[in-house]
Amino acid sequence: MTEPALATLTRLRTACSQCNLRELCLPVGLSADELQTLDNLVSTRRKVRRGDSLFYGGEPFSALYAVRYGFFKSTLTSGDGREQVTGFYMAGELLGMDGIGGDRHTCTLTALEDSEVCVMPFARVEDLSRNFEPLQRHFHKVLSREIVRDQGVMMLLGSMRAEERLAAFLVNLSQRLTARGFSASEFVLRMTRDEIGSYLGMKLETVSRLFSRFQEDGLIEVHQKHVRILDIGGLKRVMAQAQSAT
Amino acid sequence: MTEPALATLTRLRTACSQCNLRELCLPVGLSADELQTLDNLVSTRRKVRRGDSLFYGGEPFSALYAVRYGFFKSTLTSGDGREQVTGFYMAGELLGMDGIGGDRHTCTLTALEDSEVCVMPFARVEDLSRNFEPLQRHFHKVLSREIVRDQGVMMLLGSMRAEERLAAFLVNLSQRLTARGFSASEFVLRMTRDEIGSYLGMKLETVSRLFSRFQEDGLIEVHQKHVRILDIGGLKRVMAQAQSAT
DNA sequence: CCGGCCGCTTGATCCCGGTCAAGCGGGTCG
DNA sequence: CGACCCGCTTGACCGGGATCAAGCGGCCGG
Repeated sequence: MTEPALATLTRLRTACSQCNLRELCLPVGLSADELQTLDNLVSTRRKVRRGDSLFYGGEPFSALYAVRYGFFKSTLTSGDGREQVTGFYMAGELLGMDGIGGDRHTCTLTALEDSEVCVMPFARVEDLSRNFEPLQRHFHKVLSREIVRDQGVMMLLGSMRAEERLAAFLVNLSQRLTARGFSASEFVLRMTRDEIGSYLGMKLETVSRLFSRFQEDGLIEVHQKHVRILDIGGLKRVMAQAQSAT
Repeated sequence: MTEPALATLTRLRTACSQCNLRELCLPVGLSADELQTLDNLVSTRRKVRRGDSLFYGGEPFSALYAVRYGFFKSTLTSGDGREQVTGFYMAGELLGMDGIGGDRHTCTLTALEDSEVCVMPFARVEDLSRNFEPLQRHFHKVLSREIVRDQGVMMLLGSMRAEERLAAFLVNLSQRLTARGFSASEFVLRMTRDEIGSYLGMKLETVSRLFSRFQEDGLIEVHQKHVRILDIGGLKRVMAQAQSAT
């Protein structure tokens, strides 16, 4: 009530309780008054231009980030310089959890379009978690889901053929966009063929060829980065059809 | 002081402060008196016979498990029945973190030799974490390291050739065994060629052929499940040598 | 508004690792 | 202790996806 107008404004601007992503993000499942507790979880927001990185592998870890809008890829660079895309992140998803274990980030997070994140100092996350059980529980769930997501990718890479992997990728993308209120069937890919290929363990030429094949088969329509899904059921069938490769 | 002798006995038997794995397991880095706080973290111990499962994918989640001795594999089964090995676990490592996010386990944990685990009811883990900051911090680190480990496997599967993957697997195994006081250069594989192949995204015949090739090249000696590493530096070179496949 | 560059597509060829097949040997259970 | 089964090895062949190559076209910056 008596705090300076500017401070109020700042807090409002970064308050989870005012954020329209609260149904997707860390505070999911909290009631309106529980949400107030989280209102100083976020210290600031940070804009990241397309092509810039939020943090780099090897940098000291200090905070988690929630995507407010935009699109990110995470990449891992091996000793000999090979780069592997390990994930794509969109609004409401949490970044930086890889850094908790070793006090430095292991991967690099790069914006694929102009983006903004909420900065949550990790000490603050842990403090609030200790004093506020619903946040603790939810934070643990988010960490665990990241593990499960990664295991899903391991299954994809370890036991699926190229066409199954790409189909799974498209289905997954469609589902996540739907959850964010975008069209399930028509979207613009933010990443290049090369990045998709790295993520899915295949070469960019293979990605391109498969897109063309899916188009011939009437499953999708592609023009460069524009994708329209014509037959989601067909894609799901491709995804789980063939008998193992690899 | 006044508790019945039996209770004392039980508590001692499951007390982290008495456990010789405390340097590897959840309590790592805690001082002697901090350790006391954890002495009722473990509710019971549970033996799992070779071939039996600690839990199955789909089962309700209630507890985390720490391996006391033995060896486990975790597997994921896809919709169409394909099975993928997602990890191998040995003494001091934590199992079950995949279950936190969805209140059910997503993978199945199977003992590859007679084993024993400490059962830590998850509600108790969260309770203690809220009241005991060092445990909270360490638990978060363990979760995060599992994410990092999985990302390492993604890199392996997504961007390395078969021989590099197998070399990386052997080096990793050797390192983890060393940390547990076993020989770095001589050990018995607890898993089959098929399980190694599933984990590494290749067929069992390929695993077998590569073992033979490594032997010809003087890197290792293999006889069935017995492996002796002759040239760890050579393996590391194989691991990072070739210029990308996939 | 235009030029250049980067990302995409498509074709031709090659090779790593998958598939199929056969036989061996060691550990386990009766 | 011995037989059987399962896991391992090795060979021959095949095919999916990598590699190499060339050309196109959309988009961005000037």
